[in-house]
Amino acid sequence: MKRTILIYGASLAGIILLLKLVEYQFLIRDFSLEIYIGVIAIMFTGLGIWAGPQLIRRKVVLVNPNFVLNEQELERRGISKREHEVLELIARGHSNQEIADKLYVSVNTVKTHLSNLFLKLEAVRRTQAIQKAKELRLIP
Amino acid sequence: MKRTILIYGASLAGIILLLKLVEYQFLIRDFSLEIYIGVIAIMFTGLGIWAGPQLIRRKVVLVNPNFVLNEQELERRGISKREHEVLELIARGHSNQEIADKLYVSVNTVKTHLSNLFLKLEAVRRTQAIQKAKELRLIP
DNA sequence: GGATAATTCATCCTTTCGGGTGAAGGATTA
DNA sequence: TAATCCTTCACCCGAAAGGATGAATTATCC
Repeated sequence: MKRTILIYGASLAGIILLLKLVEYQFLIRDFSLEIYIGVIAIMFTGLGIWAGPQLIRRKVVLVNPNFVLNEQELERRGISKREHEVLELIARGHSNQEIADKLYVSVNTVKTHLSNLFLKLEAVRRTQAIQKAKELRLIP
Repeated sequence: MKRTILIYGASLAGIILLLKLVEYQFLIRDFSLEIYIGVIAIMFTGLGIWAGPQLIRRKVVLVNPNFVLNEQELERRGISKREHEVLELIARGHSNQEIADKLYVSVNTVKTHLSNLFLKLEAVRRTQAIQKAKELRLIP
């Protein structure tokens, strides 16, 4: 961030200095002001293209903003709201006990939901269920 | 893509036209050429910042549809090749036994690799390790 | 050639998961 | 009201996963 701003500032100063040096010598006289403007425009467009992502980024892709829930698939497989909830939590790496605590239900309940999920997702392990659910866009 | 180029071109033309119109009236005379240049620089920097991602994004998504391995992070955490291999397989939903069969080693070996992975990834469960590894871009 | 790291395997033990089954209470709908 | 689905919970059992160590065999690097 800081480095980007510094580089941008330095480039800006450098370019302006450079242009100043040749300003009256060549461009204005030999060519026209339009070309002078054009050069500046192109240079700063490039600088903007370079600096933009540097400044805007930083938002690491932790959450996929492009995720769209595949509701058709949810219905097709008859996955209930609660089951879907549990599915998301196992995908985040929680244990059954943690999920139970988080949802204020007993571990047995979580296990029941999971058993049903495994059937509906044709999985035999939670990791498999997660993998499949991601493929089917049921979870991010 | 096309739209971006069109918008960029139109903006460029518009700005140049605008500047041309007031060129000799005010800026050059009343102020100085430096301010004129500064305005152009800022405008085209902004244009570049806007146009850059538009032009680059699709390319990135196409050329680099999914995944770039974060090798720095791998090294930083001292994750070995074999461990990385095991990591990928658990992420695909395989059991320890399946991984052992696939890699032609014993289950104990797989478990050892996993134990080391959990340490290196600061995880206590395989699902947690998967989740973390995905965040760190160690696996797709 | 010796130090270091990686890979392999084992044993013992605990915890977690998953399968199977049954069942109760609530909401919805035919 | 009966039928159905969802949610909740329980118990038992076996399988899988995970923790803690120790150790042997290769690779690799200096």
